[in-house]
Amino acid sequence: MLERKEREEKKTELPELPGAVAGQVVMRFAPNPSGPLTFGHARGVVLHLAYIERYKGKLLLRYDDTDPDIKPPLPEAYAWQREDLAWLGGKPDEVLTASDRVPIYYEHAERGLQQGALYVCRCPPEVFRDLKGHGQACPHRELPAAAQLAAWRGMLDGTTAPGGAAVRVKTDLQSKNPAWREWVALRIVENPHPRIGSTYRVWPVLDFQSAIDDHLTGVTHILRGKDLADSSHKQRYLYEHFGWTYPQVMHWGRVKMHEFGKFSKSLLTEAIAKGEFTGWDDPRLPTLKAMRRRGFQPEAIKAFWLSLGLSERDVSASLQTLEAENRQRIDPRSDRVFFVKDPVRIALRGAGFEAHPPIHPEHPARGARKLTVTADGHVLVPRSEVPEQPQVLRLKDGANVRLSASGGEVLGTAQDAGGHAARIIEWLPDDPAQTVACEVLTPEGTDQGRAEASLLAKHAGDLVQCERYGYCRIEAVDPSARAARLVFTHD
RNA sequence: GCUCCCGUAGUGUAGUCCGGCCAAUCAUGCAGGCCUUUCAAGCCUGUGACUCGGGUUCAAAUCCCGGCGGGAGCACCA
Repeated sequence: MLERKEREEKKTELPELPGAVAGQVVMRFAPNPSGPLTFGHARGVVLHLAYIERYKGKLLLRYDDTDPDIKPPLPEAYAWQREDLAWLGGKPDEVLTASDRVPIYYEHAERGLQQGALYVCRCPPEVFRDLKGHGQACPHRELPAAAQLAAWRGMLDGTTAPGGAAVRVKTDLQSKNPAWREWVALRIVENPHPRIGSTYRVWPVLDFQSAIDDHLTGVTHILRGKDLADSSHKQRYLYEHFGWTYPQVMHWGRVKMHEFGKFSKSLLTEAIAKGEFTGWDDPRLPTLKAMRRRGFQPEAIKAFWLSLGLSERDVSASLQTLEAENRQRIDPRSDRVFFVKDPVRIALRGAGFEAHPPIHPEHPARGARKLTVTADGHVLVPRSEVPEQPQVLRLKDGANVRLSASGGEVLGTAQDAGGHAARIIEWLPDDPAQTVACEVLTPEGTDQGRAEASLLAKHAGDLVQCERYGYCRIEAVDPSARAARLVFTHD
């Protein structure tokens, strides 16, 4: 009873890390630098940061870039990923790059071959697969150390062709899960590594490299996706061979965002190269670069992932939840502004009027904007709001008008007309002095229109709410051209 | 097919380890109301769930067995 009470008092979103001792936790965030970090990566980052903070632990950033062939790293991505990590508040205590540590992996490979933990397998893949399926050893498995080391040298010096040999880890051939049996530790890859070129022709696979680095850097807890769950089982064999203790591991389940389609890194790289996207920060992409550009706040992303917690359950989440978190955080600092998308010019008969919309309805002290329409003047309204038959509408904060595509008539200022009788629409005076050209990049395309001249006082990076349209981040303002470019955040 | 993991409202999530305080938490969504010269904000109300079947027990979301459903892995990828 008492125990339960204590637990409730210190209740947090995330489960405790098993065996974690404050001040002695070491974790690593280990992406493959094949592109910038994505929203999905952010889950790992956020969870690591939360635990590091809770246990006053140490965080390593480790680039697991040991595949120059199928998932080659992108040289620029190393810096991008650091920036993305920093944006989320991550300050790694140490940064490691696997491709700089190849000699270390070689040493361990040799030690393993020497002690009979590893062996050089020269079976063709199909043959080996068959043997493995039947739980049988390959002919090279029990060869003496001298033969193993000779074969290993053949891999290193170019005698053996790519695919001709691979170093395998001795596991339990009878292991009930075939996936864990006799896995490959190092193989020959002749493609030059995008970062360090052709220095090496033998590369460790992730499970080998990562296992060794985790041990050498004293990692105590590993957090990773469920897709890597088998890695833990495989790597344990290696740890046993070397007499090491395996870190604690926790996994998170698969996440599918309703709104995001299938984005694989390799497909994206290709699509960007072909110009289907403007770049890695194209607002349509689920990269942190793109989200940052759109005005998503790191705190919102953290809150989102923290709310999903660390669970192995597979979930299908909605971006709406993230947007709600973000809205809460950006609304107070988003000054209001009128943006008329796809404007139609309408002549108004009748008296002129002035509007004084507040800069922020919840913060009257910030003041108001001012829009003026002269008698028998013209206004711009969004094409989509223009009724076919004349209809009474309220130009927000301005005046009630009876309006259709052919023209309108001022019925009186909005101040005169109380209640909710008329539908409210956004608008602008048709006056170059009071407006600017404005384009908004959205995930669906680019919206063209005009916006209030008050935008000219803003700067790149500022957030605004285009009333009745949505929140946007200002990307560029050009006072001399009287133009602005925004990126749509969300509504 | 084999192996492993996971099933609480529309979507997430707390509770499950240590059965009773759970006719089940919170958020989001949706609906309604209030406020309001935007609403996407704020305030209020409502909505809606323990995958199924057995078993153990005085008592099961919680423990056991089985079914069903979902996911992942089974690469000389990460």
